[in-house]
Amino acid sequence: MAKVRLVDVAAHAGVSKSTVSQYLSGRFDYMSKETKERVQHAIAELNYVPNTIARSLKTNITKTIGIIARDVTGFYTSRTIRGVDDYCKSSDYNVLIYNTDFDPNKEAQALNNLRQINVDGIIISPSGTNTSLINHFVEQGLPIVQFQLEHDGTEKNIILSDYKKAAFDATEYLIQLGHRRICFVTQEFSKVKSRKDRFLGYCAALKAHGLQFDESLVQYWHREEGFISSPLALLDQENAPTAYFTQHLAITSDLLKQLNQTDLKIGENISLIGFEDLPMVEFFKTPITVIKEDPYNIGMEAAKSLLTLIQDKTAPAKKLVLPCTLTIRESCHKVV
Amino acid sequence: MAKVRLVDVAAHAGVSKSTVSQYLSGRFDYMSKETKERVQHAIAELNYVPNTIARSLKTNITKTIGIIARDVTGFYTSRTIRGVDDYCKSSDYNVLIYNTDFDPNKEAQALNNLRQINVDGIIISPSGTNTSLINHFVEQGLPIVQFQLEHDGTEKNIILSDYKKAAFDATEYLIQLGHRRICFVTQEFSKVKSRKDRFLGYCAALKAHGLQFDESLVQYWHREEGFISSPLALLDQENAPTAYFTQHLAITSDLLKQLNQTDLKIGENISLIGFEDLPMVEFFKTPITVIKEDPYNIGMEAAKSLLTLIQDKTAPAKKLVLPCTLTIRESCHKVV
DNA sequence: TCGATTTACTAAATCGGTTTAGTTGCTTAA
DNA sequence: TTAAGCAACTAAACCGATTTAGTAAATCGA
Repeated sequence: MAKVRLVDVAAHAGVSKSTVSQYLSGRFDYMSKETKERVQHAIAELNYVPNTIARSLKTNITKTIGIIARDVTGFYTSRTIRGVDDYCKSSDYNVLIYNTDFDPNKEAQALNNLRQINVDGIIISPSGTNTSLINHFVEQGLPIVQFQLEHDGTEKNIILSDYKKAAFDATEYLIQLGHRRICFVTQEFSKVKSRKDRFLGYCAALKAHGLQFDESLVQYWHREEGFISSPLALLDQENAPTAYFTQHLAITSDLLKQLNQTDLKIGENISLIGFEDLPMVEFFKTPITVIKEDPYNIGMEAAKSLLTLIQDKTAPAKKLVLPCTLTIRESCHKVV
Repeated sequence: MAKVRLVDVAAHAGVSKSTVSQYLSGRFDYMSKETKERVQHAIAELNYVPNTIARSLKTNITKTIGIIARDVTGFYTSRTIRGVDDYCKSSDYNVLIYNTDFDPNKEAQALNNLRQINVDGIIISPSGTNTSLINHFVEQGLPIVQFQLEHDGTEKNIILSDYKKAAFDATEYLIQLGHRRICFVTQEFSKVKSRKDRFLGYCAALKAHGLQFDESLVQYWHREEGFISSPLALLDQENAPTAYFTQHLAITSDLLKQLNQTDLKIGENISLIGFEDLPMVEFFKTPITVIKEDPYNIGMEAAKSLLTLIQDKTAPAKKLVLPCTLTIRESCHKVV
């Protein structure tokens, strides 16, 4: 049983290819009711399914977008992807995934591949290393929207959480519990606006409550190397911190492991507050208080922005900043 | 700057389209070294990128596969997808994702869409409701490999874990700890071989250790409705179970919630062993002992099978059963 | 030395649609 | 009466590759 093509439908209905094509794209402007029905029947009888590839060749539209992110396996990433996918499927778009593991080479590869196969647009959580490649594609007319990580650069389509406000809220929450020495545990952030914003929020909250910023309370963590120096070492010093504010799920998790090896009791004699929600946190020894983003919604909005951009490539760049919520659980204690 | 096409390369190199095409597909059989270099240069100078769509139209190969699974967001599914994706990317295939949420309609929709856009193959965790559609596609020559859930039916390409053995091991482990009354908490399994196998493993272990099977110790859970009757109710009866063996992460999680509302201490006066690993389990109040599958590897193997099948459509159906591992943590106590 | 191969290439058909520029036969308005 | 207008189509070019069949020149074997 050979595949049924458009010509077959045309022949069966006794009309030309053009007419069938018009029918398929819903252009009934100058089509008699009778012809319309004949085509309709022919399609049904022959069980005709249009060949998407042939269509794409001519129209240069693939109805496919790509999403480039760290790792599907992650709590945040998987939810973003789900949001993107749900929105896309509802608009008849397909989504291709690319995992980068934060590797700039994989990221560049992903970008190039996606362009080569002519996706209609790309959603990306950018590492910051391929900015010029991204800009290049954008200039060439390939719609791209970014999310999660903002890097210094020109105006662009991007969906973010309100990191500054969130960090402010978390810090203020701790201060109101009586904490005066709050350790800010972060990745190197000088070039990443999204991380810097968190730091600024932290500083702003300190200032708003008349607290002095202390450089030594900023501790660094690195994706491959872990903590540059153990944040727990601070506890042995004078003026030890009473709370840790971790800026990333991986950091929270790493610090939790370390804390679990001490006699400290989280939520009793040491506080911990994290960025990003944790899976299964309800079953934790101590459920962790966190700043929750809404990755699903971020995905949804990213997809929405992208599809809008695809429809109208001249639309102005749009930056969307979504609120976070402070979800209080049991990991922060009162200090007197 | 208009897009560079194959003809442009041909003109620039002073050869025919055919020659450039040959060059691209690495068929140098009858090509002079000089011509080869000229084409090479032309491609480099013009920065030529082949149009994948045009190629697909002619070859009917898209270098794209689809994966249909419950929900990217899930622990198991996301890891399987990652495995599939890693393998596919290493062979230059793209992967499209479809979430079904176990909805047979979404599943059918996904299958039809993927076929319409001419993917080279499909990997699916089947609900069991669209068996005939799947078989229909397979008969038409579309390679499909399944995973995770086996349903009764004909021989097919499928990757599974050794559920029977795994359930046997878990049950035996409990028996060796002194448990005699083990509650088996499961979804309805009469039509799902993968679930039935677990039950058979449970029964086999009981028998091997001379224990009587007790119908009342089989408790049911339903994806939408939760527990049909609370498994905890058994504890008030005579001959109460001393351990629960849950057959699914969602069941484990639901039961954990219930147990957390009682005075029972898991791992001290009640035991719990689950199927599927849990994220962040190391931070649990009581880390749960589980049967671990290897979803990443299952994805890898599924992709491997699929690509093999794509290469040679006449290859015989292959069923692969991978071992599970019993990962002992702290949720099972000794009974005396 | 001459027909048969082999080498190195190319012309043209093809994949299955979309789209532009017509064509044809009727109505209308002046 | 006739040019203009319109409804209802269609012919043919086009999208950008792959692939088959074929050609011309060089090489080979006897």
